[in-house]
Amino acid sequence: MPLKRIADSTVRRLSLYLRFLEEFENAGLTTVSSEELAARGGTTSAQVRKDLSFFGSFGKRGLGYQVGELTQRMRRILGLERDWRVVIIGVGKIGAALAQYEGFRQRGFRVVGLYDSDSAKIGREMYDLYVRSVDALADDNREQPVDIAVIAVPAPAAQRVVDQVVAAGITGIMSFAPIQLHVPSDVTLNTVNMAMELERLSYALSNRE
Amino acid sequence: MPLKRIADSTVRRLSLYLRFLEEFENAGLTTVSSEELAARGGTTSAQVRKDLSFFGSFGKRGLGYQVGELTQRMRRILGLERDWRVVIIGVGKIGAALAQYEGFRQRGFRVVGLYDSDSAKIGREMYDLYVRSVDALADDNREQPVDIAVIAVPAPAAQRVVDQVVAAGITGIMSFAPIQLHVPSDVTLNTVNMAMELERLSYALSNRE
DNA sequence: TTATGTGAACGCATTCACAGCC
DNA sequence: GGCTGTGAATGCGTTCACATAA
Repeated sequence: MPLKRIADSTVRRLSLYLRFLEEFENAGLTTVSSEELAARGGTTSAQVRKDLSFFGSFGKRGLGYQVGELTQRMRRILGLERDWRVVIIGVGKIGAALAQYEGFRQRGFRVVGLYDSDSAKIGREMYDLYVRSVDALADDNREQPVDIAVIAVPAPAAQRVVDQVVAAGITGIMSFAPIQLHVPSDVTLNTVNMAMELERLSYALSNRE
Repeated sequence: MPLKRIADSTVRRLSLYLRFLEEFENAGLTTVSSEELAARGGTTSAQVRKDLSFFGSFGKRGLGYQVGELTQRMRRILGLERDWRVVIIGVGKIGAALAQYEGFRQRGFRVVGLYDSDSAKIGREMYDLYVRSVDALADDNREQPVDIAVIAVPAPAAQRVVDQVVAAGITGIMSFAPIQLHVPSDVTLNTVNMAMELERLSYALSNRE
């Protein structure tokens, strides 16, 4: 849809704007200005307008934006008008927390499968799903294609699991393993590296005056 | 220590380099080149050298870097030579998962307190700690200062809790709440917004050809 | 000869400033 | 008059290319 490639930072902000818009909507507001959106997100009105301008002209000059309409537009842009079929691989502490995470379901990310390689966990029922062997992933995906695999296994196992996910034909991956993963270019990978985030905080705390 | 402000992206990469260096160290290697570090991290050798150059000249021309020495340097730069006293606020699913997270302890982030506002949870023992009321935070911090508060409460409660944390005098915050938080400028805040990361993935998946 | 360290060139995201429209 | 939309200017991180040192 957008003409040129959109910066990562822009997409992140769109996600913020969407949240603010939903709050405005719940508060019953019908109109919002770039200035108001900027104030909430700790950015500038010019930034907001520029971000939106990559996707079209959604506002009215002298007036602002229609909250309902802009909310809808943001949802469409971010690909949130559809449901995403998600499997979680690794049902340890983090995997289990994610499986129950309300934020998933709310945004249309439907957890449709749990996988693990620990035979003690395979077959167990968790949150209305049976934990299955990672080895079953390829067959399962053939029957009912999966959009996103969430990787929540220990670091040493992560690359191996990712290779299995890729081999199974799943092309969207969200990883919580604290390592750098490698995937083919037709697979989209997004990593949340908690260790890195902690160290970033540690750096910031160590270097302020 | 560094002369100019260091870019966020640089600090993130330093964190990656550290992990690779530790792997090289475990593998018994004594020397590493910027080229080798770059290959692992999916970046370029020039990038690696530039990143390091902000902090000093750690290598030998024609030779590369001493693994042991560079590892030590990275640790010092990232502030990982000391221990950090961490409290986790909100012992729901995510908080509980974090409390047990090995990556914390491994890097010197010692969880020294658990807090919640749910009276059903206060007083309960979890992982060798007693869950305490958030209201006790200020007193507790006076007795034994805390470096970092990890916020793992639901979004609607997050800003209120952060205000309490700030009022208690804690100046390092790591938040997992999926909202934009506001803190005074003398408080360092780092947010991991899972909802945003999911939407970023959704965007990427929706817009590939 | 090999690989670092770094000023200079480049490219891209943010900010500015104002024309355009309500 | 008020606020959007957007080229132009700016600032900043990345890449280049080479002088420098082992």
